[in-house]
Amino acid sequence: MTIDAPALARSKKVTGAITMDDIARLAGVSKPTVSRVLNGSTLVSAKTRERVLAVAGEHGYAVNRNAQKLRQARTNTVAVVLDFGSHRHGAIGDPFIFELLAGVSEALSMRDVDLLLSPSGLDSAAGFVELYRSRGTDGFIVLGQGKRDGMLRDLSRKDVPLVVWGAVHEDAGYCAVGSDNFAGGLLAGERFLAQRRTRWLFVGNVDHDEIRLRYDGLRAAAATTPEVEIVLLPTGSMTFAATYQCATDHMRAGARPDAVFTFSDTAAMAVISAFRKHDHLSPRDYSLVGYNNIPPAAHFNPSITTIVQETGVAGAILVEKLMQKIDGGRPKSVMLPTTIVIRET
Amino acid sequence: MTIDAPALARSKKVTGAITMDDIARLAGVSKPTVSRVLNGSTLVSAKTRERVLAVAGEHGYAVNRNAQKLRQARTNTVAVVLDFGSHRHGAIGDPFIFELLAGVSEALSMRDVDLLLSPSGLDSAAGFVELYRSRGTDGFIVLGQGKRDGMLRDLSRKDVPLVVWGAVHEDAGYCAVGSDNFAGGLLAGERFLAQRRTRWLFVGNVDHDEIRLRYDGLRAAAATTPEVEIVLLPTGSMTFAATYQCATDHMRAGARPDAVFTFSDTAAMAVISAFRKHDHLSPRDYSLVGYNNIPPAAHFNPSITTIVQETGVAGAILVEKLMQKIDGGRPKSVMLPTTIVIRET
DNA sequence: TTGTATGCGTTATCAA
DNA sequence: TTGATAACGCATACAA
Repeated sequence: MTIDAPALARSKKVTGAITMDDIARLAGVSKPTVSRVLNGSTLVSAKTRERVLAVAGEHGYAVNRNAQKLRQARTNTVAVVLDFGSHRHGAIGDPFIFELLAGVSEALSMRDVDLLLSPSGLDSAAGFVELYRSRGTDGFIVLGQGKRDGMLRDLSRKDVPLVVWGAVHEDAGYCAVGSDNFAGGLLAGERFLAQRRTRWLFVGNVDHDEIRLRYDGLRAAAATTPEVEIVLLPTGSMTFAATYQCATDHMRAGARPDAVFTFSDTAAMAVISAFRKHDHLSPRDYSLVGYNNIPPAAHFNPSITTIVQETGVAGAILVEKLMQKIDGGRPKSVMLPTTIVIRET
Repeated sequence: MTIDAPALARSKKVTGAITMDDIARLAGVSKPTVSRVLNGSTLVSAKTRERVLAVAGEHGYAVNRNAQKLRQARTNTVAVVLDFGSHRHGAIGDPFIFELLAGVSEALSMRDVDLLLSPSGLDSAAGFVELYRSRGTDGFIVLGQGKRDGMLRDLSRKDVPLVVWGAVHEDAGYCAVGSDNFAGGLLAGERFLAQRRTRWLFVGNVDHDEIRLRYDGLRAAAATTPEVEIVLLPTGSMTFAATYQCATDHMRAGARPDAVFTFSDTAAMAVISAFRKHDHLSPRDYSLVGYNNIPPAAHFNPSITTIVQETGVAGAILVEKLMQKIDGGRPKSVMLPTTIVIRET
């Protein structure tokens, strides 16, 4: 069979895009055969495959992914939800969440799944459902539940595949992957106890579940020793500036804690700087424990004692769990270990 | 016309998903009418609209985006390419690039355009072309050209809508948005000159176009004064650890620069820490200028003099330019101003 | 091993 | 203002 070039010219197509039909015609085979070749089916002869691939390559043909997604059950797309709002304009506290994102991105890439980043309209459960029903995504990875626990619980009841990085609750209904935040708080508390500190300060917004758990851990440690008292200092936002302001106000109010536990290393830096202005120095006057162990923490002056989360594998685990969920499984939540790195503070 | 419930039951559909057909039947109108209502067409009566919306809402109907994309010219999706590789495992130097990403995400959200993050297969120009031809995206935003200038030039010749954050070359062929890196280098150099420093050190990998321009700017400033000499210290990677190691090695080799310009604030922190171990202190023994003005830079000890890039609007501009490109325009490259913030170092 | 026929869920065109 | 009909580009069931 010869190549029927005129037929190609006669095509009624409006858009100039090359389709599978064109390739089929040019290679002298049928459309399904081209499809088979491109999908690596074994039910095709070597020479046919070669010819098709040659023609496709020559013409720079690329399968239309939208037609594919329309036809198939899976979209091979996962939506990753990030609270960008709290990360704009110098608001990026720690690069921590982005390490997580990088891990997720890499894990999805390996499976050739597309990553839809923070699509619009996801402020309510309805938005999630709509995106899912419209077949824009096979499921969701939410990075940091923050204050969204209620909404996420709603969502999990609606059969929307969902995995969350954050606090792990037994009864949440959705699969969560996260550090053992409670243990992290406990570790900080134990450090303070070992140093015989009694006037503890917790810096962080306990509306966020993960942070509340750290606070709970800290209190659990405090509970073992009667003379310890804990003051809670919530920061309006998680920005460096807001934390610095809060810490400054706290100093001005006359507070002089001898132990401080902050929700992040960046927050720790803010506190150290603010306190220094009031000649309240670490480690001389107070112990301090941060969170996340970001690289500069080790080299800040003073170097910062901090809690380490296992983020290296987190992305891969999140993706793995979501895929299980999408495949109809019921993946269990996972709690990753936390450790403490003792430094000058 | 009454609602024909049995007809719905008789439907041959395989997937349980509700389609526009179903809504049309249930609302007693035709499919195109439903489409019109959902797309806000004015060619539909108020009561019809209401009825359709009621039925659609009641059944939680969501338009299939893949069918939509298949039918329409635009996919309303933009791929954002990030060099995640250099941002894994504590490798995230500055959160800088993520501020950019946040800005882009926000700008795309406002236009209801989806953000496809770092899809796989984009290591070569062919990968970009393939994703574009397969109608997976309407265009690309590349965040940081790094060493990819050549590939990007290739790409721009193939009619792939593309906008890049990075160095702005007059002859690049692609639209670039970026800070005036040369001016940034110049500012650092002027600072050193004002302080009468003569043994300058540039820390950074000049294989990256943006960083090379800063180096060029620094050299331009140096050229005005004969006694100034510049040493180039390339860091293997952009991680904190790699920079720290390089700086340490440099000290061990006996170097004692009296002015240092680093490619990022995080790198500045690494250098300060490494130099301190050798009792080489800033500002006592050397001036230092960083880059990006990340929040902790102001509170590091010593506080870091740094170059500020205008990232606030960058995301919006990148998106705006890409949209112009997609619409067939020829957007011009933009160079954003850089300024210097003088602090202790 | 290959081809024919059909359907996936929309939107666009045209006619009514 | 609405409806019938035809694409959009692909993958699958089934037949050959």
